[in-house]
Amino acid sequence: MQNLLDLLNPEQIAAVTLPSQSALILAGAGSGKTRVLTTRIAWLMKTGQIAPDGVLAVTFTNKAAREVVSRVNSLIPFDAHSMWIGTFHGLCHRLLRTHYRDAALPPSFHILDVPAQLSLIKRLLKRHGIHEEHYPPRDILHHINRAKEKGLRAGDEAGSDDYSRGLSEVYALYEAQCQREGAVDFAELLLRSYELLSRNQPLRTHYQTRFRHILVDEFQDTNDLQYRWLRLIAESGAAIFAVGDDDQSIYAFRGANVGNMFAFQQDFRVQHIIRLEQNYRSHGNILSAANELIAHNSNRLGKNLYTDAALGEPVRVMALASDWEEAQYLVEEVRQLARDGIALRDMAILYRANAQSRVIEHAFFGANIPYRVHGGLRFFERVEIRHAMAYLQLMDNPHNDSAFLRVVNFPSRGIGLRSIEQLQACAQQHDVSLYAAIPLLPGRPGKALQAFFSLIEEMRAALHTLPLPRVVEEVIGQSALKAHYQSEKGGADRVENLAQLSGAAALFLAEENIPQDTPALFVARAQAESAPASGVPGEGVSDTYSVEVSPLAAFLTHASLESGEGQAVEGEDALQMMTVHSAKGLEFSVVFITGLEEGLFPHENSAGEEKGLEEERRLMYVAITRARHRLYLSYAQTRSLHGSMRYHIRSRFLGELPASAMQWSKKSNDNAVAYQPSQSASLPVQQAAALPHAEWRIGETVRHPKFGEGVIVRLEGWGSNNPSAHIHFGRQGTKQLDLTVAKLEHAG
DNA sequence: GTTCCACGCGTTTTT
DNA sequence: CGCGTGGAAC
Repeated sequence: MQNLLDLLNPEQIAAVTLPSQSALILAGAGSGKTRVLTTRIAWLMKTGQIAPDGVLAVTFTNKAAREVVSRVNSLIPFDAHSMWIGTFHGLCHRLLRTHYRDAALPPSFHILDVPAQLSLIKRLLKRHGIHEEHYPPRDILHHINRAKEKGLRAGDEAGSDDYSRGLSEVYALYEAQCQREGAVDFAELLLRSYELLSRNQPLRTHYQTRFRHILVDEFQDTNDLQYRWLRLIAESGAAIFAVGDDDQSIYAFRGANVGNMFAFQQDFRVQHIIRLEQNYRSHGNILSAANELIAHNSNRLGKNLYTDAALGEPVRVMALASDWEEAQYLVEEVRQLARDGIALRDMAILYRANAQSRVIEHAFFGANIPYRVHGGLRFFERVEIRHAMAYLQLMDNPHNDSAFLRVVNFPSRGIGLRSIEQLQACAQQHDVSLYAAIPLLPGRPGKALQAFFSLIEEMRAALHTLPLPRVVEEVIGQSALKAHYQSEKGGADRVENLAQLSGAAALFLAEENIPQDTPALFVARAQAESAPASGVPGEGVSDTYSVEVSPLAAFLTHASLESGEGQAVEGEDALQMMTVHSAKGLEFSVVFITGLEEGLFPHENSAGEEKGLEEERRLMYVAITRARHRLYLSYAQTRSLHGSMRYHIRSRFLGELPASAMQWSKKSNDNAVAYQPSQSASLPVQQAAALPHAEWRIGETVRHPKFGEGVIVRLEGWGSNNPSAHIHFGRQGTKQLDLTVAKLEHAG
């Protein structure tokens, strides 16, 4: 027990060992927030206050959830499946799968992502003769999502004017269609499970009794519905351990409500507020820049970071003539840093908007410096993957109209608009899915349509015998997707991605501990009828998950809930480029914050009102606190944006930083003297040897002389720094192999 | 039924 | 400037 707390400071220990009451932990940037959260869970278990299945821990991203699982596991080994650790959406999904009947959902319900939502809305508008100019699909989508986040169903949310009545009508149509198709969108996952628990008393009591401790990460990012969901589960006296930082609230634009932190203190009569203010990440000058900036915000819960670290270097501010010169400047600095031995992956270039990355990428591409842009198109968002996934969705449930429409004529097989309109009319008339309507068509279905029907039928027949990765291969082959992209001019990448999809499926099976040769439609019923936990009220409630879910269905869910950022090519040592938003939660030795200009950062759309400006300032605060040792701030006088040239003055945020911590320079046009990149001798050097094993890919199948074939689940270490691979060898389990020693071959 | 060009639009984003 | 959508021509 003692050793659990050994590495913590007094405030952290106080937080970890709080009594079983609701508490608010105000955790500043770099103050060891995740460590406190995970140690709290381990401490609760170690002191016998709770069993693993009594813990509910909620995060916002899958990455954060995995981090919590693995860190708790390293503190105190437990059965990862017994504990409910996940994202709000993931946990709600689990709830709905387990109790789909009570939630009035079909067993095969599927998740609707944003593009699918939009296409559904467009279809409805067309069918009901509503013009998109009057009701833009994006606005409708926004309306529906916001309504659901407020807990409102169609009709409850109608305003008094014609327009909002119209919105409400479309909302009603949308709800009905989703119910018919068995489609559940992201907000619906939350709302549905909220309603399920609030209406079903035995179920509610069951979970309220089960979860005595609820831990919430990034509490400042919760929206109203998530907060109500938490309140409902904690209603009968569970303790909520809320960890958050109001100064890092940067998602108000998508419904996050920092006000929940204030509401939480009152609603739960919070007696313990603990501030974690010691920062373990940044040098002193960087930290005082952050502190002084954020002090310009009113409406804070109040917090001031301090550090034991030295002042370090001053924060460098650079003025440049144009965005192009800014990019050149970045290249020169990065080059120098790399020469001095700083690993590229330990440097990040941050910007406010994605559009800014173009010039910068161009410069680094020209300079031949490897870089990685985060937050671009993720694996499961690529068109070719979306098409393949639509076929897989039809394999699982051919009555999924959205999936059907996506691929019925892709690759083109001669099924045009006319045939589809006929089919839609027929389906509506008989009140069945498009797929089911094919045999019902008046006269006989066209040859092309009939062929498509047979294609789907045949492929579905194979599901009972073929394992998932093989099904994926069959689908992209037989649907002619692969052939289509092979014959397309720039299609090589797409073919490659399609090939990787079966690797992703294999990887998924490995991670879920499903044997690689399990048929895609095999349903594990072994645990389905297990008895409810003993002595728990809410009798007859079984909360065992994995009920009636096949590998295929599970994979589809995985793809919708997790967009696949992790699958990107890691491994190579590359400079990191991303928006400030996506940098949240990360840290780098060297950080460049670029485009510090009025109109860009703070952004012109937000600078108008105080609330918007304060969020921009928090965004800047997040950006600054990403840096460990060196921070660069830069701005340009001219910038080409949307094709035309714009003139900017420097950001007001630069004026809000402490002069004593800064070092200003400028590189003007009339200065012919070659610019001298800064010396970086004072920075801690981390060896940046090239990774000799970039040839290995996560998800790839490999062969090992002793263990046979396996799937790479994880790659670790760079260059000389113990590069290793975690490989899942079916029944022999997962092994961690040293890549410099292991004799591996590419397989499959 | 398919392909191609013109038009419009352009914070931030996870699930 | 560069993308995605949608209408119009092959």
